[in-house]
Amino acid sequence: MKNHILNAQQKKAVEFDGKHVLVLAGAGTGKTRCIVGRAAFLIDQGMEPEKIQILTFTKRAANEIVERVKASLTDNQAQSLNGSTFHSWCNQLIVRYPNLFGASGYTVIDPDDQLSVMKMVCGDQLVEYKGIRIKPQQLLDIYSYGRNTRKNLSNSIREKIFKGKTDEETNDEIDIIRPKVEVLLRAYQTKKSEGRYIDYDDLLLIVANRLRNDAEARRILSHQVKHLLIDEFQDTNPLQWYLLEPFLEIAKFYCVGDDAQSIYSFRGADYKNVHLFKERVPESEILILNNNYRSTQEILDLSNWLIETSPLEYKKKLVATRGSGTKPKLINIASQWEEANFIAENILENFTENNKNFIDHLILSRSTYYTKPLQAVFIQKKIPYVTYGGRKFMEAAHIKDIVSALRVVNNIYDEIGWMRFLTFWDGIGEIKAGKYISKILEFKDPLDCAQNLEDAIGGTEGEKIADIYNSIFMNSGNVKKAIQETYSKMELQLAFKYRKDWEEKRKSDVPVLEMLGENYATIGQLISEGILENAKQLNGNPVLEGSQLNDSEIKDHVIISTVHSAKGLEADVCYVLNVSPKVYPSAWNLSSDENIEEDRRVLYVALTRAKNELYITRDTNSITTVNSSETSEVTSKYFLENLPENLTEQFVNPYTIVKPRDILTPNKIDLSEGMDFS
DNA sequence: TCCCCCCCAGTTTTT
DNA sequence: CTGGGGGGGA
Repeated sequence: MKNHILNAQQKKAVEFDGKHVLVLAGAGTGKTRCIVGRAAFLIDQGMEPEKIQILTFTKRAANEIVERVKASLTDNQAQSLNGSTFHSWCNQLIVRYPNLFGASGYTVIDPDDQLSVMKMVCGDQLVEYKGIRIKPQQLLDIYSYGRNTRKNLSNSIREKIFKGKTDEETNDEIDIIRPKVEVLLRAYQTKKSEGRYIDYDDLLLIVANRLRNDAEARRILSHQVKHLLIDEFQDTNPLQWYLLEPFLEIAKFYCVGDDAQSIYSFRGADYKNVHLFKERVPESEILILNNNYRSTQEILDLSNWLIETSPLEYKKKLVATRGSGTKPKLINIASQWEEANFIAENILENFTENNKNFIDHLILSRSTYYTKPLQAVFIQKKIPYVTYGGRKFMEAAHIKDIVSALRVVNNIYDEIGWMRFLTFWDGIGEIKAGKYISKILEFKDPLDCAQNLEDAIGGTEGEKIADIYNSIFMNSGNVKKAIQETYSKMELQLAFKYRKDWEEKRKSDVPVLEMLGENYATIGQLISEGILENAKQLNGNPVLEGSQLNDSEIKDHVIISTVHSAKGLEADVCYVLNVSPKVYPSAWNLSSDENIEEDRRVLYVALTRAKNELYITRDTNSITTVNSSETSEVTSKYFLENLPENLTEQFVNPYTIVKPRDILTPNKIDLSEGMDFS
C-alpha cells in the first residue's frame, strides 16, 4: 500500500486500532484521504473488502472514494469494496435480503411521485384538506422532517409551517390543525401501502426498524458488515443515527467530519451530533486533523475570519502548510451576464496563456438555477463544463414517460406509474385513466394483467398499451432490451409530445437510459437504484444533456456545482458566485439565527474549496438597493459587510462585456419616461 | 364532461 | 423547464 503521502496525524488516524473513532478534521486537512487510506489499510491487513461499507451523502463521493482506494492498491484487491449513499445502501440490503426485510415487489418513489400520492390523498380527504391552509408539498415536508428528526407531529408542524415559533397563538393554531394533518398523513401512509411504494425515508426506516427489533437480523448482518466508514458525519441526522446505532455492536465505526461544514439542517442534520459522539458511542475515541494541505494562507485567512465572526464557536483556525499565495479577489459585478462573461474570459485566459486546464476551475453557486446564464455563456464560448447538483436524470419528463411503462410491469399496483403511462397517450386524460386504473387494480398478478389489459382498456389504445406491456413483460430479464422495445413503441408519441425540443435535446437521453439499464439485472433495480443515480455521472463518466462530449472533453472540463454538491471537491481556481446581500445569508433565512449560521457554513465550505486562487463575485445592484431603501437588517447580517480590507483585493473586471445576441434577455422598456408629473 | 394546448409564473440546498 | 390555470373544442 502506498501511504507515504500521509502525515503523522493522518497515519495515526488511518491505522487506528481501537473500536470506534471519530476523526474531526477541518476543511482541506485530508478527510477523504483518511477514509481512502483507512479502507486500503484494512484491506491490506487482510479484511475482506466486501465487509467494508463506505457511506457518503452523494453517489459521486462514494464512487470517488472507491476509485481512489482501488488506485492505491494492486491486483484488484478492492474489487468488491462497497461505497454508497445511506439510501442506496439500505436499498441494496433490502434487495439482497428480501426475507429479512419483507419488501419485494415494491417501487421506490421519488419526491415527484410522493407529491402525486399526496395530491391524490388530499383529493380523497377534501374535508380535512380544506380545513388547513397547507399545500400537499408542505404536508410532505412535515412528514419527512418528522421522520428524519424523529420529532413529533406538533413540533414538525411548528418547524416547517411556523418557522419554529413558540408563542401562544402559534400553539393554538398547531392544536387546531394537528388532527387534520394527522388524518392526511395517515391516509398517505395507507396509500403508500396500497401502491406498494417505498419513499426515500422508508428505505432507511425499514432497515433500521428491523435491525433494532430483531437480534437475529443483527446476527445475520454481523457476518456481512465489519467496518462502517462514514463520510461527512456532521451531516447525519437523527434518522440516520437511528439506522446506524444497531450496528455499534456489530461493526466498527470510522467516522470523519467537521462541525464547521454542517450544511444539511434542512434535512434534519444537527452539527452537534459530532459533539455527542463520545457520549453516544461507548469505547470510542476522537482524533483531530488540523493541518490544511489544500489552500494558501490568504484563502484560509478569509475563511477563518468568516467563522470567527460567527457567534458560535468552532474552535478552529486553519493553518496552511503550503504557505502564502495571492489574496482572494472580490469582484463587483453589475449583472449576471457580466459575471458569466468575466468568469468565461478568465478561464479562457488561464487555459490559453497560463497553462491551466479546464478541470482546474470550479464554480460554486448557492442554487442550480442561478448558473443558467453562466452555462449559456460557456456554450457560446465553447467551454466544456459539467454541472453537479440539480435535477436528476430520471426526473426528466420524457425519461419518466418511458420508465412509467417499465414501472407498471414491475408493480401492477403502481397507480402513479399507470397514471403517467396511460395519460401519455393522446385522448386519454386523468378521468379516463382513472377508470382504466380501477379495473387494472383488480388484476391478480402481472400475468393476469398481461392477458386482460387489452380488454380492460379497449380499442386501438388498449391494443397499443397491452402490446407495450407484454413486450416489457417478456423482456423483464433483460432491462436494456425492455427499454429498447418500449422506446421503439413510444418513439412517435414522444417525438410528438416534446416536438419543441425532442430532436435537439431530449432524444439523446434515450441511449443514456439504455446504458443505465445495462447496469441493472432487473427492472425493479433500475427504478429503485436508478432514481438515486445522478444525472451527470454515468459509469464514472460525466454525461451532459444536450452536448455530446468527446473523450478529451470528458477528461477536461470546468465543474459547475452547487455548494451543497461540492463537499469534498477542490480546485486550483475557484469562483464563488453572487456573494451578495440576501444571498449570504439568503433572504429566507434572515429571521432565524440558526439558519443564518448554517448559511455562514455554506459560504465557508465554498471558500475552502480553493487551492490557489479564489474569486468572489457580488452584485453591485443588490448592494446599492439594499443600502438605499431597506432597513439595516439585510446589510448588518450580510456576511461580507464588515470584511476587513486587507483580506481581499478588490478587483475590477478587466474584460469587455459582450452580450451574445441569442442569449440576450429582452430589454425592459420604460414607458414612464418623458413625462414630468410635477 | 373531458381533454388539449397555450401562456405564465417561479424556482435553496439533497437522498 | 415544469405545474397550474384558463379557454376553446369535441
